[in-house]
Amino acid sequence: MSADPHPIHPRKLEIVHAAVTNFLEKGYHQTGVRDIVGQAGISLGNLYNHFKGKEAILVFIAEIEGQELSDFIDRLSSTDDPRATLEWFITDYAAYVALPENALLGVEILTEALRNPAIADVFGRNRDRLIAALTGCLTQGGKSGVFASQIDPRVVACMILDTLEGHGLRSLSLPAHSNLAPDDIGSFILNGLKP
Amino acid sequence: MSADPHPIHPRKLEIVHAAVTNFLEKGYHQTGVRDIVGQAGISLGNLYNHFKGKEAILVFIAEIEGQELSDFIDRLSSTDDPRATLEWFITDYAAYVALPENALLGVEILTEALRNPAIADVFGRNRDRLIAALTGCLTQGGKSGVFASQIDPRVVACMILDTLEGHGLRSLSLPAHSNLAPDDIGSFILNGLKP
DNA sequence: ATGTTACGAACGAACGATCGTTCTATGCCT
DNA sequence: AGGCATAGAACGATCGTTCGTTCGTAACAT
Repeated sequence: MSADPHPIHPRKLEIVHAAVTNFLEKGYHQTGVRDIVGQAGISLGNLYNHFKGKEAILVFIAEIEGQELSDFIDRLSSTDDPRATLEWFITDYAAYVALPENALLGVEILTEALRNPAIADVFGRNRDRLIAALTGCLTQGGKSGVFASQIDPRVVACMILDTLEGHGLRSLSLPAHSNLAPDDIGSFILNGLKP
Repeated sequence: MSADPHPIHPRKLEIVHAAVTNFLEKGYHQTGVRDIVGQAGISLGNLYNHFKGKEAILVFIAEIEGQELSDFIDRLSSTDDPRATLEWFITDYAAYVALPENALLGVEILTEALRNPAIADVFGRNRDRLIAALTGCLTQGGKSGVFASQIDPRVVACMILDTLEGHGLRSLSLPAHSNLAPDDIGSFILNGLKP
């Protein structure tokens, strides 16, 4: 994964950047390809030299988002202190999904994934990886008695993600309330996991 | 609120029903007014005799959704047993938001509210009412010592809604996992609220 | 009863704008 | 010459909305 046989054309990244900017501002379906090429400073036809079509741009973005999850997944997977790792994850992942850019892009990809198989494929794969990693951390903590083990770890993992991502989503509508609960979320969840 | 001075024209409801059907299937922006009038079995021009435009239809739907929340809000507001009321709310509201139609329509309205002031207005008002009612129930339970009172009730209320609504949203992508946790959610939250 | 006026409901053609995509021509580098 | 990257005109389709018109019926005057 280190030596990429097909280095990405710089123009392709410019297109992606312009697309992201527009998707954040107007949403995916409200953004026209002319908006993207205008922002990227390239011609209409040239876009199709780098992407098969509009949808392919969003797929590409979703794949990049998946790569960003790898940092979280890696640290969740290799831990010898589940409790500390979980605390770290809740804090950092909550901050990650509360960034407006991430929250907006995330919901944009999620809603598109509901009806677009190509997007659903990438989106589902990324989410499964994260759930699996978090479930592993919880299982490990359950076995060693750090967490309550009466509830299915996978269900707990889903609920934790729901809470964190839901908070990020809500902070978009009510920005004033996003700062109020930096680690209240963490203490609430950890309290619920007490043995 | 009982005697409506302007009874709703039956045709208007047919349009709304057709619109909902299409919005659920394709999404708001992917649905054309021709799709709606086609499904409703009326002409293109006639739609504009009942609605100012496409956006007005979604606003109308959002208002209906708000009315459906009133049942929850009423029961949350008038309770003498916060613990039992909260249990009921978690169970029933989780079931409500997990219905695909509600979850899909909800996310459709939410995402539109992010950029459309008219929708954001209705959506925000509804959400505020629900948060306020749930916060009231939690506050009442905190004062009487039923719930832990070290965390701001409003923050807890937001987190509960995030979790429940997030679960409903996730069940759209992973329908298999929606049945697994009928009251795991409740026990998880209630455990987190133990004094 | 009969003619007339008024009005909302319904229709579908038409409008201008924009959509995503394709096509052809041009410049540039090797 | 050959092969890309680029540009922008052009295409057919669809978008939300507006338009002038017709139809049916209720209200009123005679």
